[in-house]
Amino acid sequence: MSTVNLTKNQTLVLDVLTRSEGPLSAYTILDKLRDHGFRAPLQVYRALEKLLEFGLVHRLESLNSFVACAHREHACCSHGTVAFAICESCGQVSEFHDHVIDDQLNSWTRGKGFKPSKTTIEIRGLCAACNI
Amino acid sequence: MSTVNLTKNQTLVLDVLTRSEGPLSAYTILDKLRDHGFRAPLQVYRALEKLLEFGLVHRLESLNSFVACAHREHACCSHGTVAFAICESCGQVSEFHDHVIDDQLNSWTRGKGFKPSKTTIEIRGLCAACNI
DNA sequence: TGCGTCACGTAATGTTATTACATGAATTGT
DNA sequence: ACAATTCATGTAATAACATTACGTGACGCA
Repeated sequence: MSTVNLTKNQTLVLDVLTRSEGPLSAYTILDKLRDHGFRAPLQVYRALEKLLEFGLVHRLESLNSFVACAHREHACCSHGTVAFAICESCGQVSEFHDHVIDDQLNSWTRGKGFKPSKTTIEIRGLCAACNI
Repeated sequence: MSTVNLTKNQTLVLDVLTRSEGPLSAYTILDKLRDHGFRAPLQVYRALEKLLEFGLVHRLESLNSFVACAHREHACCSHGTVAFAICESCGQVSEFHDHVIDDQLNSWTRGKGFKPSKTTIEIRGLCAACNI
């Protein structure tokens, strides 16, 4: 379990994401941090860039938005690809890992000589609660 | 094998994507079609929307861009999720299917009562040719 | 002290996507 | 034949997301 020293801006952005129910766009984060002195998108994007690097935050490509990592305590993020199920009705995001999928993707990339750097798996749909 | 009647604009957009080596952004498509009378982004987005619906085109979420479906002749697109390997050096995109991954995702969603509508799988990295 | 690095601030701009409103062509039911 | 509906289209404006360029001050270190 490595702990990183976050800067002031990184801490602020991570706090906002952690407190949030669902994913937030960079501009939404910006708005929430205006009272703390944030004035430009770049301040958010710079913090996000680092937080992504540290694995404390994930980017949801299909939503152009960001979530705090749900599995920090398990250090899950480091041993495989993270997948997301995103409810299009309530916005809730479930984060999970699947080693079979990891293996399968690895075997495809190995077979092709493809060297993966980042893998995105996102399922859009309706969560159990919304799918009544 | 169902064949769809495409409108003029849809045909133009699909042709541009089919002729292209790699994925194109909506605005790049727009530029390539100015000579054919395209003047606004909406003309492209509307055509893309339909082409996506017909399964003739895929959207790459991590790139905000679009590719013609590579497996039309196999009607692959209809029986499972499509995955993409995207080379960050040369831009080449490989499209593939994997039933084990499909099964694994289906079993996760079934277990959670999540009803999937669209699933995105994108691997960013370096293709064999670029990874020397 | 001089140098490199890094977090930060600000402004401007670039890129991607949508909303709102209007028109004409094709289809359908009567 | 006619009204009603649907659908593809065109145009303008704007919203939403992201980056480039430039400058400053703090810090570690040879």
